[in-house]
Amino acid sequence: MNARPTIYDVAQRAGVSKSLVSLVLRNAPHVAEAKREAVKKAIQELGYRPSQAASALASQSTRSVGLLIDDFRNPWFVELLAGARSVLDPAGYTLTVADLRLEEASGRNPVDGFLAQHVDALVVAAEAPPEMVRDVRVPLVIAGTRSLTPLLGNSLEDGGPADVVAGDDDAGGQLAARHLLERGHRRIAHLSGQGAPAEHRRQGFVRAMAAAGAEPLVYGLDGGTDEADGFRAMRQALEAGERAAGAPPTAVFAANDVMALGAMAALRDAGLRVPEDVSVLGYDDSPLAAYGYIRLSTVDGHSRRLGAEAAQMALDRMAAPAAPARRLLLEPVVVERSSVRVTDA
Amino acid sequence: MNARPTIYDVAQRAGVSKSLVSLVLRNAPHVAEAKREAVKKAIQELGYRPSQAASALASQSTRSVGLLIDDFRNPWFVELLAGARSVLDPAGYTLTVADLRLEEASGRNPVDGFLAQHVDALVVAAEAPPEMVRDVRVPLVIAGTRSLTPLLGNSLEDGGPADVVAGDDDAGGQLAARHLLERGHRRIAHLSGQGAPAEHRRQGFVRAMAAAGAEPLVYGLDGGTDEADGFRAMRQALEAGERAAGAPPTAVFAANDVMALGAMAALRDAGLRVPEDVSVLGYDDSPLAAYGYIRLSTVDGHSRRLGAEAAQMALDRMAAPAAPARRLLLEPVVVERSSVRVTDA
DNA sequence: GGTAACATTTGGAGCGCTCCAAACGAGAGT
DNA sequence: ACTCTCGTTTGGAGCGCTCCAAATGTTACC
Repeated sequence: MNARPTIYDVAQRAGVSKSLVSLVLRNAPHVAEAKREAVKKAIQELGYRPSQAASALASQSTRSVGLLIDDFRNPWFVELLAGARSVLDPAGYTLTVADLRLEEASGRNPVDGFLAQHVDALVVAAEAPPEMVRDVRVPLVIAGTRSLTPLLGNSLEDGGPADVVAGDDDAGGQLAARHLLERGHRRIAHLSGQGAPAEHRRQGFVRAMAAAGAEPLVYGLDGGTDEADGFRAMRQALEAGERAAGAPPTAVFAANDVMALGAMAALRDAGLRVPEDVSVLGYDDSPLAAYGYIRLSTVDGHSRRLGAEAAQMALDRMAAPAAPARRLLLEPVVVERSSVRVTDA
Repeated sequence: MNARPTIYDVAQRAGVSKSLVSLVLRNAPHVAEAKREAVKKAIQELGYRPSQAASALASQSTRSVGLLIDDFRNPWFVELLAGARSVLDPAGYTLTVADLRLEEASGRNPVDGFLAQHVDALVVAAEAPPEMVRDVRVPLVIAGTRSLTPLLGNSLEDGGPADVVAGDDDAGGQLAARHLLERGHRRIAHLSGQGAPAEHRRQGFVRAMAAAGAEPLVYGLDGGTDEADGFRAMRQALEAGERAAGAPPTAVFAANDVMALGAMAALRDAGLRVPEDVSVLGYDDSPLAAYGYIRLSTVDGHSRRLGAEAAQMALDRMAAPAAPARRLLLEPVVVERSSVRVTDA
C-alpha cells in the first residue's frame, strides 16, 4: 500500500498491458489516443513515478550526462553549467553535477560515482588526475582549459577518444598583458598559483611581457588560486615593490577573478585605490566580476559557450562514437569594466 | 568486448560465484580473506564498476539523498552542502544536488527527477511549490527557513511526516533591527523582496523597530532578492530619503548578502561610504560576506549546521520512519565584520 | 467475402544486481 | 566414528523496466 506503484499497477488500472504503459511513458507513436489518455489518468491517480533504475537497466541508457566541476565555491562554473543545460535540455538529456574538491575531501572518486550512475557521457571541467578519467568507456569530453589536453593522450590510447573544448589560457595570458601594456602600464604584477590553467595564463603573460621588453613580475607561485591566495600574493607584490624601487606596480593581473578580489582587498588595506592607484584585471568573467560593487575588468574565457560546446560534443559523440576526436580552442576576450584605467606613467 | 563487465565476469575470472562477488562488493563479513583478495584483483583487472541501477533495483535502495537548492548563483548553499555531506559521507550516503531555478527554467520537476533516481530521502532547501513535494513517499526534510513550515501541513496528511530544520528568520529580522538600533541607528532602511524567507525577516524587522519606537523604512517589496534587486531597492531608499528629510538612512539591513552587495554598489555610486556614511547589514553569512574586499557584517543563519542537521534528520527518519516529526529552529546570530559602525546621531 | 497491409497491442526474455534459503566443509564435542 | 555447529559459499528468484517478435484488430482493396 505504501509501496511505490509500478507499470503493472498502472496497466491494471488503465486496463491495458504493461507494454502499452511503457510505450506511453516514452511517448511512442502509434498509440491510440484514448488509451494514451487512460494510461495518463491512471498514472495521475496512482501517483506513479517511473523507476529510472529499472529503465536504465533495461535500456542500458539513462539519457544523462555527468559534469565534473572543480569547486562549487568558485562561481566560475555557473555559466558553464547553464551553457551545458541549454543544449542538453532540448535534447532530452539530464545533467548531474559533482564537485571534485568536495568528493575528494570525502575520499570518493566522482568519476566512479558517475559511471555507477550510468551516465551516458562525461564532461570533465576540472583538473582531474589523469588516472581518474582513464578507461571510462563512455564518451568523454574535456572542457576547460587547454592545459587538460595532455590527458587526451592517455584517453585516446586505452579507451574511446576524448573531445576537447578549451579556453586558450596561454592566449588569454598574452591578451591580459597586452591589454595592460596598451593602457600605459609597465610595472605589471601577475598573481599566479598552482594548477595547469594558472600556469598557462602565466606563460602567456610572461611571453607577452618579454616581447614588449617589460619585466614580468610574478607572485604567488607557491600557493593556490583562491581568494586568500590572491590576497597573499598581492601583499608579496606590494612588499617587493617597497623594497625595490619604492614603487608598487601600477597594474595587477590575477589568474582568476576570485584571486583578483583578494588582491583588491590587499590593495585597499594598503591604502591604494582601484583603479586610480593600481589597475586590476581578473580572469574568467565569473558572476563575481559583474557585481556592481566589484566591476572587475576580466578576461572572458566564454564559460557559457564552453559548456554549450562541451555538451554538443558529448551529444555528437554519442551519436557517432567512431568519429574523429574534435578539439576546439576558444579565443578569450577582455571584458572592460571599471578596474583598469589608462595611465601615462 | 567493449561491453561493461558484470559481476559474472568478475566471478568467472576470480573463480567464485556471482554471489560471493556481491558480498565482497558490499564488504560483508564472513568472507575468506583469500577469496576477497582474488575478487578484488579480478575487479581491478577487468576495470569493473558496479551498476548502481541494478543494485538500486534489486535492493530498493540507492543510499543516496537528494538535495534541492534554490539557485547555484547564490553561494548561500555552499556551506549547507558541506554541512550535509559532513554527516552523510560517514554514513555511506551519497548526495545529489539540483538547482530549482535551473530545473524550472527547463520545464522539469526536480523532485520527480530525484524520485526517479530512487533517492532514499529528500532534503528540500528551496522554496518549492507545495504540490511539488506532496506525495513524495520518501523521507522528506525541509531545510531552510521557518517559512517553509506551512508545507508540513500537506506533507503530513498525504504522505509521510516531514521533519523541519530552519533558521528562525523572524528572530533574525528582529536581531538585525536591534543590532543596528543598539549601535545608535534610528533611520534604518530595510531592503526586502518577494519570497517567504524575506517576508519573515521583514516581519521580524518591522516588529522590532516598532517596539523601539522607530519607523521601519521598507523598500523593494515589489522585486526579487538578487543583487540587482538590492541595488534598485537601495536607490529607492536613497531617493525617498532625499525627498523627505534630505537625509539618507544611516543604516541598511538587506534581506540577504547578495542584496547587500547590490546596496553597497548603489551607495558607492551615490558617493556614500560604507560604513562611514551608512552601515550595511546582510543576511546568510554566505562566502560573499567573508571576502576581504567586502567584509560584510551579516546575520548568520548557520547554514552549515542547517545542512548537517537536515542530513541527520533524514538519516534518523530512514531508520525510524514512524517516529514523530521533528522540528528544529536555529537561532541566528550576527557576525560582525566591517560594514556596520556605531553612530551617535 | 476474403485477404493483404497496416496500425495497435501484448507476453516473454532479459538488463545486473541483492537477498534468501540451502548446501557445503571443517572442527568440536560426545 | 558420528552428529552438531558455525563459518563460508552458492544457485535461484525476483526488482521494474525495455525491446522484440508475435498476436490482434481494422481498413481497404480486389
